[in-house]
Amino acid sequence: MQLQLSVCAYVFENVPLITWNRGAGKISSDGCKCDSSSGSDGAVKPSVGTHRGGSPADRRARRVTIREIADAAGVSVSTVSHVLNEYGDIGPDTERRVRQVMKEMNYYPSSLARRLVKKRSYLFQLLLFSVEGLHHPFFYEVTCGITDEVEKAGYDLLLGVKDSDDRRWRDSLRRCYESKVEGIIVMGTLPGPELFEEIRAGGIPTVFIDIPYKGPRATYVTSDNVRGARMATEHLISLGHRKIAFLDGHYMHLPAELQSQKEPSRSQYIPDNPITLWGISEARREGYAEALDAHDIPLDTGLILHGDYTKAGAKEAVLGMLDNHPDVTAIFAISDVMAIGAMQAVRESGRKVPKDVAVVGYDDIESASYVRPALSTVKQHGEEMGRSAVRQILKLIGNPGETPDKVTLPVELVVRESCGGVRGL
Amino acid sequence: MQLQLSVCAYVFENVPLITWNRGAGKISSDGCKCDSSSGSDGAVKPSVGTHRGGSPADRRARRVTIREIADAAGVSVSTVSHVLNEYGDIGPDTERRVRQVMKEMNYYPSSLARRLVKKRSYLFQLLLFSVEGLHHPFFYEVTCGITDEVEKAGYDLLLGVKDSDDRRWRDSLRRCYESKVEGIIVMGTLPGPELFEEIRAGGIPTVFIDIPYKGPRATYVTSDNVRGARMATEHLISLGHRKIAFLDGHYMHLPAELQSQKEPSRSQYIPDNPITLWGISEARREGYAEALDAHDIPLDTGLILHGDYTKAGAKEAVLGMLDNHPDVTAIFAISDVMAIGAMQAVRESGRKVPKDVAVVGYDDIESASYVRPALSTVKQHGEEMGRSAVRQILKLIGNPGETPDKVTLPVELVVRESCGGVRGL
DNA sequence: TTGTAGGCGTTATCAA
DNA sequence: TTGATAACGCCTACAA
Repeated sequence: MQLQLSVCAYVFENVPLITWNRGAGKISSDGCKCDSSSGSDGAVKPSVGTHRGGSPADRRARRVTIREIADAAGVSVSTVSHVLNEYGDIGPDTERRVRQVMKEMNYYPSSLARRLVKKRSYLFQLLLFSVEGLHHPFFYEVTCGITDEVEKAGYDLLLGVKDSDDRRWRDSLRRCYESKVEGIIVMGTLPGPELFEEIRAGGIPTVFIDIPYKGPRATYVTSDNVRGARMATEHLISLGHRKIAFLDGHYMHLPAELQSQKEPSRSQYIPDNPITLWGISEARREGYAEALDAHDIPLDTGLILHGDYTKAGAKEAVLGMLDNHPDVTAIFAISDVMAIGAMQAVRESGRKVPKDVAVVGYDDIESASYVRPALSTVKQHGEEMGRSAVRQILKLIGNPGETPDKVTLPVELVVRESCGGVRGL
Repeated sequence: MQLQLSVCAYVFENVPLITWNRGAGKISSDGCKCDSSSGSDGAVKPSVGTHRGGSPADRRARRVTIREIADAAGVSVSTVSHVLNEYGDIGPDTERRVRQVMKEMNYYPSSLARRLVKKRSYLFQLLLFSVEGLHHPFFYEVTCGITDEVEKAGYDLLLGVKDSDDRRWRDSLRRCYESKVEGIIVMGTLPGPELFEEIRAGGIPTVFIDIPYKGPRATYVTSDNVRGARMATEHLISLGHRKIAFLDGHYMHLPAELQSQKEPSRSQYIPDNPITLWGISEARREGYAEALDAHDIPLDTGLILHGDYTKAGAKEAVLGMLDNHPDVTAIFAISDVMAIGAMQAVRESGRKVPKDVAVVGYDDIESASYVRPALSTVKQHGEEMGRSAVRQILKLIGNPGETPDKVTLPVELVVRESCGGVRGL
C-alpha cells in the first residue's frame, strides 16, 4: 500500500495531464499545437508556421520537443536552448518559467538532434574480442573504469562483443563509422592483424588495452609485463629455485616473419616504428629471461611451455614437462588459469605445491585467492587501465597530430601460498 | 615489410586522394563544393543552394555526406538514399555508379541523422549496478548474450555501470531519456526501490535480469531459483543429510513492510500484482523449504544464516553456526562465493569437506571448478538470460499494450566433490 | 535579453 | 526511374 501510493504520486508529479491528453488525442489545454484535423488556432502565440500533423506511425508516446516547451512557456526556442545550455543570458523569471515548463512537461532534450547539429557523436565504442569459453581476466574491472571515466567526460559508451574467430568483425567497425564514434577501445584476442590496418585506415582515435599497437591515431595501455614477470621470477629465484619453467600462452597476431621466431629479442620492440607489435606474452617472457639473466641462470628453452591460455592446455603441457624435466622445482605461468592447471598437473604427478614445485601465476583473478594453496600471482590494475584508456582517447581527440605514448601501469606481486614463500623457504 | 606494404595498399584503396585533398584544403578535383574563401564554382552541377563554407572548428577529418556522394555521382540525394536503403527502384547502372562512388569516397551514412529523421534511436541501454568489490557472477556471459542478440536485431547497445550506493543513478536514467533509448536492461544490486518508480514513470520498455519486478512496460528474466535451490537441497537430502544449513545473502530491496518479515511465505509472490517484488534470495529459500518439507524435515530457523554475499561474511556466519549447531552436516549457500567462504570456515573449525560437512553453492562461477574440493553448485545459463532479455524488450516494443510474462530459464545441478556425492555417500 | 532563420545529414512525400 | 523539398529536434549566428 505504501509503495503503491508513492508510485501514483510519482506518476502524477512527472507526467502532467497535458501530455497525457495530447497523447490520447484530446484537446491540449495550453500551447498552440493542434491535431491536423482541427484547424482552430486560438492560441496565444501563433509562432512560425512549421507545424504539421502527427506523423503516420505514431503508436509510441509522443516526445516533447524544444518547440513545445517554447510555446508553452511563451518564449522562442532559442531562449529555451539558452537556458538548456546555460548561456547565462536569460532573464531570471524567464528562465524560471522555462525550467518550470520543462519539468512539468517532462522534457528531455534529444541528444540525437544535439549531436547531429554539433557534428559530434559524444560516443565511444568498446570492442571486446572474446574467445569462446575463455573469460577475459579483468573485463569487469576494465569496464567499470571505462564507463565511469567516459561518463565523467560527458560521453556515452557503446559496447560490442565479438568472437575472436568471427569473420564479421568488419561489421562492428562499419557500425563505428556509421555511428561516427569519436574513439574506440579494443581489448581481448584480436581476430587477426588486418584489424590494425582497418583501424588505421578508419582514422578514429583508438586505444588498445594490453595489445601493443601504436599507429598514427592509435596507442595502447598495458601494465608493466616485463617487470611483473621479472618480479615473479625473481621471487622464485630468491626462494632458491633455479630450474624454473615458463608456461606461455600463445603468440599474439604477429606478422608471419616474426611469428616464426620462437625467441624474439628485446630489439623487436621498436618504439619509433609507427607499427609496433609486441605481445604481452613476449613481454612476460622477456621479464622471465631478464630475471634468469640477472642471476646467472641459463635459459633452458626446454622449460618454455605452451598452455594455450587454458587450464587443460596448461595441465597437459606441465604433465609432459614433469616427465622430461623432473628436476624442475618451480613454474611461472603467464595466466592464473594456466597456473591453476599447472597446480593440478603437479598434484597429479604425485608432487606437492609448493613443497615440490612452486607455482606463480599472472592476473590475480578471483579464483587465485580461492584455490588451495592460494595462488601467488601478479596483479594488474584493471580499473585503472580502463580509466587510462579513456584518458588517452581524450588526448588523442584533443590533440590530433601527436599520438600519446603508450601507458604502462605498475603491477604488484601478490605473494600467497603456492610459491611457498609466505614465511621463509 | 610484408605488413607495411599491405597497410599502404589499404590506405590507397579506401581513402581516395579526393578526400585527402579536401581535408588539406586543396582544390577538389570533382564535386562542386569549394572552400569559403574561393568563390569559383566551375562544377558540373550547381545543384541546390544549400552550400556554405566549412564550419569553424573543423580540425577533425571532414565526413563525407550523402549530398557529396550525390554530386560526385551526378544524381540526387534521394537516389543515393534509395540505393542505400535498397528500395530496388534505381536503374542498374545508376546504382552501380552510386555504389562505386560511395566506396571510392569511403562513405558511411550517418546513423545519427538517420535516427533523428526516423524518430527512432535503435539504442538499448544496459545498466549494471555493481557493489564495490563484488563481481556480478555472470555479467560476462549475460553481456555476451545481450550484445549478440542486440546486434542481430539491428540495435546498438549503450553500457553504463554504476555503484549500487551511488546516489546519482538518476543521471543514468536521464541520459537514457535524452538518448531516447528504446529499451533498458537492468541488472545487479539496485540502489533502491525508487528505481522501480522511476522506470515506471519513464515508460521505456525495461527488462530486469534476476530482479523480480513487473510493471506496465517492464518484465524480467530469471532462472528457476526455486527449482535450483530445491534440487540442491534434495541432492543433499538424498545423500543422507537432515541438518542442512541455509546460507542466505541479503534481502532485496523490498518495501519496508515486507522487509521486516524474516520469513516471507510463498503467498507474497503475487503474479497478478502489477508490481511484484520477490528477491532471488527469497526464491531460493523457498526452494530450500520446499525440499525439506517434501522430506518431512522440519525447518529450523536457527540454521538460516546471512552471509551478505561475501566470502568473509559467509565464513563468519558459518563459524558461528558450527559452534551453536555442531550437528549440522551440510550447508547450502546461495552463492558460490559464500560457499567457498563456508568451506574455509568448515576447515578452520577442524572439520573436513565433504566428509564432515557437505557444501553446495549457487552460480557456477569459474572458481567453483578450481577450488578443492571442487564445488557442487547450481548453474544458470547467463548467456541465454542475456539473449532472452533482449527478446523480451523486442516484444515489449513490438507489442506495447501487453507486457510479456516473466521468463524463467532452467537451471542445472552440477555435482562435483564438495557435497561428497560423486560416488555413493 | 530575446527572437529569427538557416543548417546538421538523413528519410519521406510528391511530382516529374 | 529519378529529383526537389520538407521535415526530424536541436544549436547558433545575427538581428532586434
